[in-house]
Amino acid sequence: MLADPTRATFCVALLDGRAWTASELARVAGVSAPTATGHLHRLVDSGLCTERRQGRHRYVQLADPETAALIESLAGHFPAAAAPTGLRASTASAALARGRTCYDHLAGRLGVAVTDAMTGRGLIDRDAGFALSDKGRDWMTAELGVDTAAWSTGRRPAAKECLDWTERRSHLAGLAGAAVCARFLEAGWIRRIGSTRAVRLTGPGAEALERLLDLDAAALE
Amino acid sequence: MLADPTRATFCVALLDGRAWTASELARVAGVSAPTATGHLHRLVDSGLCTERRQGRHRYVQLADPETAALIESLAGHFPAAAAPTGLRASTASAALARGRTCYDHLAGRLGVAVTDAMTGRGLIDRDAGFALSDKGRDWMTAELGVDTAAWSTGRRPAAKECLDWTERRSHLAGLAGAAVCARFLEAGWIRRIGSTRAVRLTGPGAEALERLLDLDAAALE
DNA sequence: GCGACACTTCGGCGGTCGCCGAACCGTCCC
DNA sequence: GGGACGGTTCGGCGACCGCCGAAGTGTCGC
Repeated sequence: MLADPTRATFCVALLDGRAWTASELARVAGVSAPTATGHLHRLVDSGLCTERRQGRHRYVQLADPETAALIESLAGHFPAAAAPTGLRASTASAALARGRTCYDHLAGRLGVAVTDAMTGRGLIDRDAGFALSDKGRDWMTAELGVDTAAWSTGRRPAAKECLDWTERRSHLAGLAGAAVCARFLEAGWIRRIGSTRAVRLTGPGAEALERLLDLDAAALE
Repeated sequence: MLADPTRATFCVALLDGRAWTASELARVAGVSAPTATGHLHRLVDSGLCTERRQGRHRYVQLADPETAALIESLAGHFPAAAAPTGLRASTASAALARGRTCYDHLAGRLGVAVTDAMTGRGLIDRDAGFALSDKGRDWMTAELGVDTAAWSTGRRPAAKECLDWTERRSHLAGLAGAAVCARFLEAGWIRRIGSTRAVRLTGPGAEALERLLDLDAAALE
């Protein structure tokens, strides 16, 4: 199911967590519309994706964060699939390596750096697994204004480990990861590059990282 | 790569963590020896498996626990692949559902029950992720005689979440999961059924579960 | 040395599946 | 209404790939 190059391309594109139309996906994968239609049917039937009809458009997105995590971990195991060729592609992939969204949280050098800084300050506890500490929970509330009390419901974990396929190291996922990413976007600390999943750190964003996590943004290049 | 039915069968068989010979794998997958050879070459080349030549035998096993976790989570996302047909197959799958090893730790109803019991007693902290608590670390040392101090080295986490594809819930993996499974096998609390990955709880094992975790073995059927 | 055995390589067969062009159906906008 | 456009269905082409049989290589045991 995910072995087909076209479907794999679709899934990687969908990793940004947004809903794509059928023709957008057809274009990035370089296939015709009929081909894309067939693949999307299979992805939806298999439960990997959900669709939403709206007018003459068909919006498709990944079914849930678990599916996104599965695809990221697959990408981590098969780095060959992500090897780009040509100048245009390699600058795009460099941007992705610097910072990007992974479904609904931060990844790339940026995501790993934030995770490391949070670990260093005792916000994430890695000694015996991968958990948000009490201190981390307080930090989320105080510094980011996140209502962590609402997290008790539902079965999605507060903190989750996600293997970064460019850095080959772990970054923060789960509710906390999603909250950090949402807050960063909302505050204008990061901004999407074009309509891709690559993100760029803004000036205020660099200041915020320095202030909140004592993180030197220059080290992120 | 993992989409091929034959290779998928190989991988599921290899999930027990042991090394299999080429002909054993060919037999369980129902293919000829030449076919198996070709598939094994590709699995080894892709880094999913490692091989060890020994005399005229070729022993193959999964490369590492991360790979095993990846395959288990794939199995969790595509339950159709595990649907058995026929009496023989369905009794075998019932045994697997009761209890089995998942690479090097416990899975199935047994694995989930142990994990739940450990969570209930505060040995595993699930509030903010999935981590072994200090209390859990002490318990491993006192009750199982595990030297948790040696865990600080290496990058494999002490506790890790692993999605159980029969129970559709999480069970304990990572160093702690491996230690529990090893200790249970060593003490004769569980025993392998034939040469499969299914395990059976023994009489002393039921007593131990009752004593250590206040877990009623009868509830596991 | 000589069989038995585990595994490998080669060649060729066959089915599956991804792909597209052409034609069709619905929605949007003028 | 009519054109433009997104999406869909159908049919057929072509390539890829998994599969096996036959023959070959190395190892083990008598």
